[in-house]
Amino acid sequence: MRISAKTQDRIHRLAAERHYRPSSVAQALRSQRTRTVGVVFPDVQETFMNRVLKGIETELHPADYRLMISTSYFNGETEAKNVRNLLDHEVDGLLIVPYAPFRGEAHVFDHLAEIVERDVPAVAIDRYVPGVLDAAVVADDFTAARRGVEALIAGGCGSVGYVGFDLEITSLAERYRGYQTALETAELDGETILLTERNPAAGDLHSRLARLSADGAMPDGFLVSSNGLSYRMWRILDALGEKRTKLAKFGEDPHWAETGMIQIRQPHEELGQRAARRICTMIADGITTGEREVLSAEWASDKEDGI
Amino acid sequence: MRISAKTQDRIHRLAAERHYRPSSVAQALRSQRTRTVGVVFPDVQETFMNRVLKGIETELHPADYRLMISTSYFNGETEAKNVRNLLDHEVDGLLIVPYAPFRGEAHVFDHLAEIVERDVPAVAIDRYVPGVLDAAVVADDFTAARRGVEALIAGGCGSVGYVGFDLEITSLAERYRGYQTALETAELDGETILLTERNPAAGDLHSRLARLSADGAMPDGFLVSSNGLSYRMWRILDALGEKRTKLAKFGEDPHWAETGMIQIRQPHEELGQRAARRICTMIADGITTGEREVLSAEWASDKEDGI
DNA sequence: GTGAAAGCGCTAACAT
DNA sequence: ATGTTAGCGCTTTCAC
Repeated sequence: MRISAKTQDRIHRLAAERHYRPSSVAQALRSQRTRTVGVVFPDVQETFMNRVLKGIETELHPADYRLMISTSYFNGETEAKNVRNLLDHEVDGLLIVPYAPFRGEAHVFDHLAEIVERDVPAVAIDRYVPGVLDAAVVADDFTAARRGVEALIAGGCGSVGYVGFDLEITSLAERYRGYQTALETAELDGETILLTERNPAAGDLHSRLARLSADGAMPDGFLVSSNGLSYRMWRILDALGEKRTKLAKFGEDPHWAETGMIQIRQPHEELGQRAARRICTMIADGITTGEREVLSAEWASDKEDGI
Repeated sequence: MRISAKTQDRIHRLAAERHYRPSSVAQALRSQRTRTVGVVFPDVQETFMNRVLKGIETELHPADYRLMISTSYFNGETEAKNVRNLLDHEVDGLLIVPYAPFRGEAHVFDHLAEIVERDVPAVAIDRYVPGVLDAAVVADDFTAARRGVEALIAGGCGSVGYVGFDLEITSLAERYRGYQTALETAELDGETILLTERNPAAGDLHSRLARLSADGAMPDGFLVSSNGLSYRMWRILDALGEKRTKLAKFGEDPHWAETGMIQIRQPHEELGQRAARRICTMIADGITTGEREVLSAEWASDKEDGI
């Protein structure tokens, strides 16, 4: 540095006076780096996504990355459009909670393949797409589900059912596997209810439960694979007069509406943070592929009251 | 067009083959337009913000604008940082739900002034900052509050209290004004409880209500200025054994946890849409200032059961 | 150690 | 009607 302190000062003052700001667009063009990370969620509204987002923000803002968020609203085409849009915006990296189709539903992930093709670093969150998006940060859904079922059993359940959406999604598969393992280990009977639609009105949850109730075959407890679904279960069981059926669910009640279900908490915020950290190093190192990273979940054993 | 169809076709095919994509960064540098709109929220988690966001998305995506979202988490400094960050990213326009300080709290909005200074089109949503950010799309909080109180009175309340945060925010001021007007018109007594902290644990809501209860001075009903607060009220009244006190609140219960409060619905999604539409025309016309636009709110008169 | 120049990918204005 | 060029604001390289 041979520029006199005086000159430096003068320049700085002038810059400040005229409100000089380096143009990030020009920087981006020159450096081929936009310092922008794209984020794709199925829905920002779900508390789960919210926490993930918070984790991402806390990690990425200090690292001077901007976020470009878009929502697919559980629609494959919208997700594809959003991803392409983000890629066209030349984001440096992509964080994505991939949309999950129902089992057997037509589903393309050309847009995910395109991410890889275009050599854009990407990290999947909460679930992964085998062979396409393996770099991922996920929760230990297997163990969490297993512990949830164990808690139900410890609470006195002699039979435990499973209720979930029939989605082609790795995290749900793991949960179901955890459920089955717990059941086999305890040598108990089960009852699996898989919903083939997201629509709360349609679907046969109510009729299936009604039949179980009528037949006197209602399990003592259920593991419910997602939070929203747990409230449907809760209401239906209440309506059927099955007040003794216990529920364990993935997700948490708001403090002002405790249902008494066993709650399996997952490290949502940490999921976001870890994914964000990964994407940073991937961008820095020019790496576009990576391993799966599994974070362990918590399960609340202090609230085993059933519904 | 004198280019032969054959040539056009060849060029297009070649472009597709080599995966040619026009660089939006270069386009931005050249055209001085990033086709990006910045969005600043206090918190994405609140259903209110979520709906607004959805409205913004449905309007802005088809118009080929990208969104750059950031969250201030009810922190003035974070908001300022986010806004500056967005401005530095050369967003074409800014949509902002301004952070609201508690009355008397030190508060700067240099960053909002800076938006105006830098001639960036901006629209405030749900509330406005008089003299600084007047271009805004807000709900008719005055009438909504008034109707809410009227519904309580129609439900048999001979006295109606008001509970809200003591925030310096135009929408809350309007709600309080609506409450007062309804009260004066009906020539009824009231009781105002203004909370000076966001923290649920602290604050004197519980003690104030307990005193009213002990003195036998509990109003027959309350207008609660925000959704989160309504659940605190609900729980406290329940704990105090004040089961007959009716509540009207801004916000909605989730379908699986109906509390029976009178719910004042606001046109959140439309708020977002209108603001998005405004920002589009402002960008197109190079306009950076505008009027306030007031959308009327709905109030649910079909659920007047009290708590 | 400092200053000049080239060029990132595009588009608008300009010659042909 | 088509082809060429300058330049958006920055950074990196290369002379000095």
